[in-house]
Amino acid sequence: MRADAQRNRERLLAAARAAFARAGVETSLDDIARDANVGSGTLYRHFPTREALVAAVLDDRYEALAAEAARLQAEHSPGEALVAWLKLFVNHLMTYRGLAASVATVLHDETSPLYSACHAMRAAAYELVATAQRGGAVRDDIDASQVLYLAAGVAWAGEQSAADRAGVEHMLAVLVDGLLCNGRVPRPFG
Amino acid sequence: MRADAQRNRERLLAAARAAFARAGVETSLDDIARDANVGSGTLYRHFPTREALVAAVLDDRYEALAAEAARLQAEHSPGEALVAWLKLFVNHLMTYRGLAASVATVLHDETSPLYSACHAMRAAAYELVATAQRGGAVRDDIDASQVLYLAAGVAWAGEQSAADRAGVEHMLAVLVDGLLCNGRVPRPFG
DNA sequence: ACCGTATCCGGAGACAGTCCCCGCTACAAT
DNA sequence: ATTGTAGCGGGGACTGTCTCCGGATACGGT
Repeated sequence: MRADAQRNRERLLAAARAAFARAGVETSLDDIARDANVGSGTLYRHFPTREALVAAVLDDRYEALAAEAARLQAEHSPGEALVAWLKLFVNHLMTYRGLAASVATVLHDETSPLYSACHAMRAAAYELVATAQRGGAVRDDIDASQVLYLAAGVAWAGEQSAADRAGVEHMLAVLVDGLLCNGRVPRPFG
Repeated sequence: MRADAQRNRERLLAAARAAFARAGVETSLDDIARDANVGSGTLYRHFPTREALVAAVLDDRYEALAAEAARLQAEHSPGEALVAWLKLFVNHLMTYRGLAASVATVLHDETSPLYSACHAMRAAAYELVATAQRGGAVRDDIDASQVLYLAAGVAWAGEQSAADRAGVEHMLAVLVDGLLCNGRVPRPFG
């Protein structure tokens, strides 16, 4: 990669990081290009879609989440591991405003280039859920992907209600309480 | 109101209903105006914002939800009433794609003209939650407004994952399980 | 040090959406 | 029929996305 291309890429990432932190992931991309002192064409060449830029900014977070899943699974009981990981996941979704929606889209859109980028994380999460279900810690009448969507929904709800980190974790606690069996049989719903 | 104004208003509502059902509440407003054989200026005069149009289309649903809350409260136990109402609420949010986000915004934006439109519903829902909490059916470490946001989050998650009605109700069942005490003390979260 | 070329840059502009503005139309009251 | 005016409509300003291509530039070979 040519040196100027590398430099531009980094300036774009820095500008994007600042803009996302200030105004969420829906900020104007042209603004980001301007902030980076770069033409908008350059931005779109490096990052063809907004999703691609978001992914590049978050970069290693997805593998980190996958790694954390493995670590938690090794060091804790199935239930505790899942709960701890969901907390990490939801906190990640709170990094920037609008990120929950962004991630939720990517989770199922197989045509998205990010679909594979977060594949490892998704697989790790499914494994966490499956293990917890086999161990009887988590109700088994729910799909692993639904658990991820529900967690994203909690992050989204926190965003909408302008809740802080503690508020969102508290909402997550409610969801988690619905997921865990805790020695009771999940309440049927009619 | 002049006869042509009334006619235009109804044509706009019909076009909006069709467009929302087809493509969600984020459809182009100019398209709706075109479908109604009306200038876009006319649309914006009748409905200054997209939210206003959405509200007009949904019209009586909010009072209906408030009324249902009262009826359920009178005829069922506090816990059952809340659960049944949440199901109605979430189903309402599934009427059109994007509606959950729209409603979540209005729930807290006091400057929105719809804030008061759904005030009765909000008040009824809060009452439902408060009663269930006083009766010990629902954990009391959570705010009534958070319950609404969480329910909206479930509807949103269903939308994102392209779940059908049954799938969303199932997700709601998990949340409800976390909300209800069912003779156990809610699990602390650390 | 120089040069040729593959690579990359930048911004103009097409396109889509929102929303305002203002001259004109047609309704309804007399 | 006339007239005052509520209401219409669509042109256009503005914002944002994304593409295209002429021109600039850095790199590798000499």
